[in-house]
Amino acid sequence: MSTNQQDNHRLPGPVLRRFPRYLTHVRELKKVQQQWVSSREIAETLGLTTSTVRQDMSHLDLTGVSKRGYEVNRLEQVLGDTLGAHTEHRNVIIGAGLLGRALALHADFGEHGFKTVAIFDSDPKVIGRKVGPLTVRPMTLLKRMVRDQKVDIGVIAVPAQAAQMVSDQLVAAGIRGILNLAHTHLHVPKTVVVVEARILARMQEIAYAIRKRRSQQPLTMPAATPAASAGAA
Amino acid sequence: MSTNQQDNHRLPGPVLRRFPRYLTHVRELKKVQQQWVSSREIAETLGLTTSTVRQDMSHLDLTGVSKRGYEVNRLEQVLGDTLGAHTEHRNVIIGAGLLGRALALHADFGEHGFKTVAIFDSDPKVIGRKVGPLTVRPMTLLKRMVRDQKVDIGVIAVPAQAAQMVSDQLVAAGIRGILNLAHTHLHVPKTVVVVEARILARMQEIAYAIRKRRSQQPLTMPAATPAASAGAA
DNA sequence: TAGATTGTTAATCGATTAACAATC
DNA sequence: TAGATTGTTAATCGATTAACAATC
Repeated sequence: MSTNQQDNHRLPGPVLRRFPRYLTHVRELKKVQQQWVSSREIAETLGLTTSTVRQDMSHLDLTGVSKRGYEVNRLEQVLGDTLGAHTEHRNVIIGAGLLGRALALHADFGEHGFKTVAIFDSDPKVIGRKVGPLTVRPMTLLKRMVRDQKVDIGVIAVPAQAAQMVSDQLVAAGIRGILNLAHTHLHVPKTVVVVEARILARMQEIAYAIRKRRSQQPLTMPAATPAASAGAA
Repeated sequence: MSTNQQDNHRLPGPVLRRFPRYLTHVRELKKVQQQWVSSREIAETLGLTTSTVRQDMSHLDLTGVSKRGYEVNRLEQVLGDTLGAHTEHRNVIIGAGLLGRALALHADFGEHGFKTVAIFDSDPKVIGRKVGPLTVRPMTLLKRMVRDQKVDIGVIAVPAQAAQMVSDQLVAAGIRGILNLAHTHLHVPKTVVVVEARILARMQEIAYAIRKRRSQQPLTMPAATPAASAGAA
């Protein structure tokens, strides 16, 4: 009996957040019919160390083979199991603006086990419109839909000032998880999982990083060799 | 002379990723005309410890006051400075689908120093259409635009299979930072900052968390008190 | 076989939390 | 004043990296 796997201990956050990246890469390898992949190859592709990759793998019900690495098919299987790609997770989207509709039609969601069963809006002008195979519903139907359709996840795609109210309605309807795309922090009971998408925060990270780099621009020429800049006066 | 601030040392990643949350909260306080905020109040709102908040503040050019906390206006100022909210960062969006258009019209961007100066698409049927004040441009104009308009950041809102090609074009055009909303890992020279939005990965985190909770559901009744469940047979 | 690669232990590194003197 | 709160140091915790025997 090995020490690893047995989805019993909760995965460390950093590990869980690397798994989707592994899964993306592994699916690409599968498409190209590659059979085996080594920790070195994964590490190089994703900018990690081989140690990190092997440590992460040790959380999965999987064993690698010396000289070959991990079997691509098996890896896709266990990562997909962990990330719910092989279980249907039913979700609703609140907000039928551009963002809400983009998510409703987002092909990647379907390929990873997420099924959008309804989309809602509070604006009477929008209610009744078609979004792919769905029809925009009024908020009054939210609670019933979540219950009858066994919805797990609510995706909030409304303006920040409406997000907390929508969140409260989702919680009241018995939702288990919320993806928040609004730019605000949500308060929910601790029985409900909330993950914030924080797209603006990602932009702010970039803004910080590029200003940092500009200000640390060495005074030597761009093409300076390490030796040259090390020896600069 | 205090040990903190002087934007010289690069901020630790976890600190930088909490700053946008602080800024959001502080702007809400400002709206409500609150003058001072304590580490305890921030910690409680955002689910952190007071130690973490004070450690984070020590990276900013700011001093708190005993018994009162931090001045809301000053805090908004220094967080905004750090996150580029008071500097104009010019960006282009590649992809005029629902997602690209949603971002182009995203009000929060403008309020945080980000200005979208152009939106591009490769589809002739879409080129020429209006997106708010912008007109969708063909990809052939990308390079010129990035140079002439001094664009810092490119936002990739195209399907996964096109993302690497778009990224290469942005890099060739001299972009400094990229926000990638496509579900794929990008390879760029290390002079360019890439941040991946990974919305699907956030859904997968939720899927993992809710399945974990379901399976760890205690056998006692939902409404069981801590004492009751601790004593359960 | 020789060499590459895994799985795992131990060492290092860094982030969070606790503690507390200083201070308003 | 007494009590609340900061800023900072030290302790703890956890994640990453290094190292290496096992193995194919």
